Amino acid sequence: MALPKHLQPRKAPKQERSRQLVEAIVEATARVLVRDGYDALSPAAVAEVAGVSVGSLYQYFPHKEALIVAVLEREAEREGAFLVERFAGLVGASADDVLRAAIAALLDFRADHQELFRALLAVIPHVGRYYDLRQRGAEAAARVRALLALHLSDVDVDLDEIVFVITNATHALTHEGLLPRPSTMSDARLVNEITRLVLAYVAALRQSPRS
Amino acid sequence: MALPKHLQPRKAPKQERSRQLVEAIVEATARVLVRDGYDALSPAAVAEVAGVSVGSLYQYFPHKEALIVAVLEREAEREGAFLVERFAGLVGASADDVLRAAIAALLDFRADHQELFRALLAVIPHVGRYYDLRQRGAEAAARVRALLALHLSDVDVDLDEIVFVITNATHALTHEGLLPRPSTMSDARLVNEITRLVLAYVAALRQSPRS
Amino acid sequence: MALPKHLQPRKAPKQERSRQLVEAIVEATARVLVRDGYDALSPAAVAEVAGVSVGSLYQYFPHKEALIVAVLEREAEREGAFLVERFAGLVGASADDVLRAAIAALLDFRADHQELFRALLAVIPHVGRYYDLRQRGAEAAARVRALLALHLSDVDVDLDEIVFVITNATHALTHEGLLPRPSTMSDARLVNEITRLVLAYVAALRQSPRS
Amino acid sequence: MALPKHLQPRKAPKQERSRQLVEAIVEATARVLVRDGYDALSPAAVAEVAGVSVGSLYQYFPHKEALIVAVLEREAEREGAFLVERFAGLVGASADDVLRAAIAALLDFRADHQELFRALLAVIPHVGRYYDLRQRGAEAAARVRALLALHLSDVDVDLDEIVFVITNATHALTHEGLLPRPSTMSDARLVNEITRLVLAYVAALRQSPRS
DNA sequence: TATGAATGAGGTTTCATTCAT
DNA sequence: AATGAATGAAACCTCATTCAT
Repeated sequence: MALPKHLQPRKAPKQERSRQLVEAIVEATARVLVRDGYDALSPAAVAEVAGVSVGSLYQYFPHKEALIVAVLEREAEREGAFLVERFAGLVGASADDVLRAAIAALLDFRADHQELFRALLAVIPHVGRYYDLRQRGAEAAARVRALLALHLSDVDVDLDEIVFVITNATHALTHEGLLPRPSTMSDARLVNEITRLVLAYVAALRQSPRS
Repeated sequence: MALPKHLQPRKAPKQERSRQLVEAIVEATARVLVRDGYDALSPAAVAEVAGVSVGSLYQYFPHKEALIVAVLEREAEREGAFLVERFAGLVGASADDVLRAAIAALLDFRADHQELFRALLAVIPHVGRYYDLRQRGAEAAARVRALLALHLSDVDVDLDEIVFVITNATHALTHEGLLPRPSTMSDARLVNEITRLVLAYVAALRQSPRS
Repeated sequence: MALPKHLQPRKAPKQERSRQLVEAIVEATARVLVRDGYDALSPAAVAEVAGVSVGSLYQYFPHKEALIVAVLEREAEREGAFLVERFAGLVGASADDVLRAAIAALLDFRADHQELFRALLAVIPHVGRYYDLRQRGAEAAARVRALLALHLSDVDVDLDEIVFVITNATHALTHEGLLPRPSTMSDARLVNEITRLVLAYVAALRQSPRS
Repeated sequence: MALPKHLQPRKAPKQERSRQLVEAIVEATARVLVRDGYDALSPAAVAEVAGVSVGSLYQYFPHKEALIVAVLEREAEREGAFLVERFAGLVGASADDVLRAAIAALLDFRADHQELFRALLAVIPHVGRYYDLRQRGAEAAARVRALLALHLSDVDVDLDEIVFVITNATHALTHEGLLPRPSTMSDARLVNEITRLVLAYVAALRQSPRS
């Protein structure tokens, strides 16, 4: 899963000191991204927030985009770790419970990372050359697919298509793409609704699978 | 010192001329956006494609962002007009048919405007200050809400919440936000699946409305 | 004799105003070159001295080197014009007189342009990619060769070699490459000595041409 | 002949190890100069080629220019040593032979050091502040003057002026300043021609010394 | 002492916007 | 009104030099 060459930090941060430096820069990038947005994000601004010199920044990140990719990667890792931890206790639970838990977990993570999450979504078009979101999506989809396979083995459907429907719908509802959440809808209710949506869809598939 | 009437400058043509100018600029902006992307879009490039001088451009658009807002607006209008036309023949149709028709219409419109649509999605974060996407979303939501009201008056639910779920899910599935459409899924099937998703959800609401 | 594309002013200065602008920039470049030397010559510095904005400068000169090439070219033109004027009255003069006049003219020109001349010599290695000094040298040599041909047609020698010797020697003595002129040596004497050197050499060639 | 204080190596390399270090750095500088030219010469590049850390380099050379000055100095020393050796056997030779030998020696040395010699000529303007080329020229001139004094004691001329003429002319012809050597002119011929030039000039001086 | 990470001034260049013609 | 030349703030990035380890 190595990055393309031009994206790798120019040097690997070998010493503890450098590791902290890189960490500080990534953190600063995230902050600036949230605070000012992509257009206003400049290496200089990041360096200043990180309390580091531009030169140091350039020693590890060859350009703006590399900074952002680093944040994207860190965020993906964190999300992954978070979800893994949340799923730890679910072995043997029912399909409904797993689904509900998964959606709740996603929402919880995003609640904590809301602003950065928004900023990163907006930023993705700009780093298309350097970061393959499709790739990441495909990985996530593969995991969803594996889960579904356990519970829909009896239905005559194309799993990929179901994954497509469920994943996109869920994603949109957890990050509130177009329309903001009505104020009456609490997190708990949102989990309910998304679960209801997905379960209803799956149930419908069982009833008349050939579309 | 009034001139004889036949010598006075004619005002009507002047306005007509300006209208064409503006139209040419908006069109050029759209083209450049698709061709070069937002970052490379410069007033100069737009002016050149429009066959107009920068000065003229600035006479009608106070800044870069205004160009893009104009494109967004034109696109929204066109989408609206397109949908209205499509709905013209549907008076009295069943709920299912209306829904199916709406989704098909959305897909058709987006198929014709794919590239620009993509470009515009990427551009939205940059014009946040000038273009209130939320506002547009709210307008669309209002229309969906009106439609739903006709068919769900018997159910004890918060319409806004349903609109939120349905609109976001549908939007995500028609523009393929995170995960690209599997190659096996034709437009027709996609319409089917989205319809199925929404209908199943609504049916589920009827069965156990209290979430 | 067109310049390679990347050296040409980005736009030809079509209007009087622009012509003055370009002229001012070239003049400023010369001044800065003399004042600060090549390393310290920056587009910003030139623009300031020219009383012009960096942007304007870049509209006509794509980079540092283009500035310098422009100065080199202007200087070459001026030297050419100066020499042509000086030679105007010499039709029919003796070989000695022509030689003496040529050397005197060179010295006179260089006396007036001493500092810039020095600065330009130092700068040449840096614009090698953009300005072919050899080419210029070859042109000068061709002219010298034509002159010599008139007066040495009787001697069995390779003209190119003589041109090489005379031109390089004269050049070195007029611009005082390695060793500065002794204070006792006036311009008049220098003309004498160079003439003596060249004439003696030519005379020696006549006596024993086979080298 | 001590260098100005700011140019002296910060420490005299007292130990053998340091001496080798300094030597390695100077050698590396020469190599990089030839390979990349002055503009691309960076302390870092030199240090790498020398197999040494930047820090160590700065321990002996206070700045970039000092590196180059060191190379210039080493080259001057080598040229001196080379010439001295060549002259060893010439005691008692005729003036003509000495002259011819001197010119041949110069050419031989430069042939072996061609690339570095070119690079150094181009570099001189940049180290003007730190390296007094005039000074070096004066030293060389003094030696030439001493030689001439032996053979022109009978002529009523200003020796300095003759030295000026001969030295500059010879220098230009051995390093081919303006005009490149015609391909037909071999080293042997070049020696001949320069000798001829100088001898003819001296002879002419004898005939009509008052210029 | 040797190392090479860190610094940051300063260079080059672009491009949104203004304004003289 | 139309033009496009002029402006200049601000971006990116390098590299000579220092200094903590």
